Amino acid sequence: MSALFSFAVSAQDGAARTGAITSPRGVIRTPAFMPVGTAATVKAMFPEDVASTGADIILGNTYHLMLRPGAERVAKLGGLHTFMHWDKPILTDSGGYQVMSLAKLRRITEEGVTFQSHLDGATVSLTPERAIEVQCLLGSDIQMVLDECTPHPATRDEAKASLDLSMRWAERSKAAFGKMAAPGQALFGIVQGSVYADLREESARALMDIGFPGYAVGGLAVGEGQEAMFDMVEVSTALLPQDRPRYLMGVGTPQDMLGAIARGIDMFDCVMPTRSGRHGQAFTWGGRVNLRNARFAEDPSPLDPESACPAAQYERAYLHHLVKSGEMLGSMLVSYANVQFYQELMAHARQAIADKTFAAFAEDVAQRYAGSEAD
RNA sequence: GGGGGUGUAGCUCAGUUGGUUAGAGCGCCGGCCUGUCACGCCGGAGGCCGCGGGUUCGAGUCCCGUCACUCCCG
Repeated sequence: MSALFSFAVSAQDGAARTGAITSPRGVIRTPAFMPVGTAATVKAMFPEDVASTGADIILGNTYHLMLRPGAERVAKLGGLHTFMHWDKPILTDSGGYQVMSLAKLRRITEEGVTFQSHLDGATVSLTPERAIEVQCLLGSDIQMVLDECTPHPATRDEAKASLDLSMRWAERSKAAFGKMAAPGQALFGIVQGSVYADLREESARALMDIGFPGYAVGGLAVGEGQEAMFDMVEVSTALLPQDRPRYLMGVGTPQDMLGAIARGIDMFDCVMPTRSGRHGQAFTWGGRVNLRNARFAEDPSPLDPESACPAAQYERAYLHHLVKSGEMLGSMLVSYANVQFYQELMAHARQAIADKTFAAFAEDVAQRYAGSEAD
């Protein structure tokens, strides 16, 4: 790790750790939740509101931004941070998730992936080298190697072949990064291996041989179930170096994240708070609240009195009305409240780890989220 | 007063030459959403087919009457 990019653990409680990643654009407190801003926007939120929730870093997406507005154009306009009015760190996904989610629109070879653009059908090529080039053009602080997010279910043979390809791409990604990256930027490797513990270990070792300043665990929360996911996280973090941040990609629910933190994960990203927010489902300190439900039609109580978020102080009846009416403000307010809840959850987790009370905290949240929903 | 049109789900409407348990969109009720093809997806409830007669093996479909709404002419 360069001096400009570093990670330090300040306290540990069991396998759970809290600490900070230091990068030129700012400090990232861990465990960290990174709101997803795929298309240069955390959907339905003002950048300043995203910052006010306590988010230290957000995500962007190589594939989507490469297609529109185009990496070269973003670079010409000053880079992604300037473009989207976010001056703190940005992590960019490589497009590896789209290899899975847009499976019908792509062809995969040793060289890379060829997508048929979901926007206009144009043929676009994404190789490990191009993925790094795009991320450098965007000015991403933490970049991800191009990988294949292995779909679930996968046979052992399929998982093995997929993993091998991802490891070869990881090596090429690092080589390209070495030529193009700016000082202080970092590149993370991604552990694959589906639900096979030995493949996860093999993948982690392969990545450690290549050497990265941070390691992600990918290809999870794709249908394998929480128990299998936790098992895979555990075998991965057991091997990954203690002094490097570990990032569980695409996860998750509050319970998923706390369970992963307990197994040594430091970073998360997930569309859940924003997507569910747009669809009227709120995450609160009292549990999940589906604001579309009729029982909130005349409920004058605030969405979440325990939250410090301005949006969480709005009456449930009003939010119910906005959501049912399809009003944009409904999406905006619930997304805001959700992202804030996720940040508060991380803040509490960090404190609990420092206090060595993490297990009790996780149990408390689990109970709040145990039933179906909050009253 | 005369002539025409329309009455089918909460709303707006489809319903072939009469033929299985009458459909759609929206609305309503509920569920889902995990490195965002996503202000999305899935499911459910809900109809004396205006009313009364008739023809027919069988009527939302045909006939008669009647009521309501609506248009045109006096």
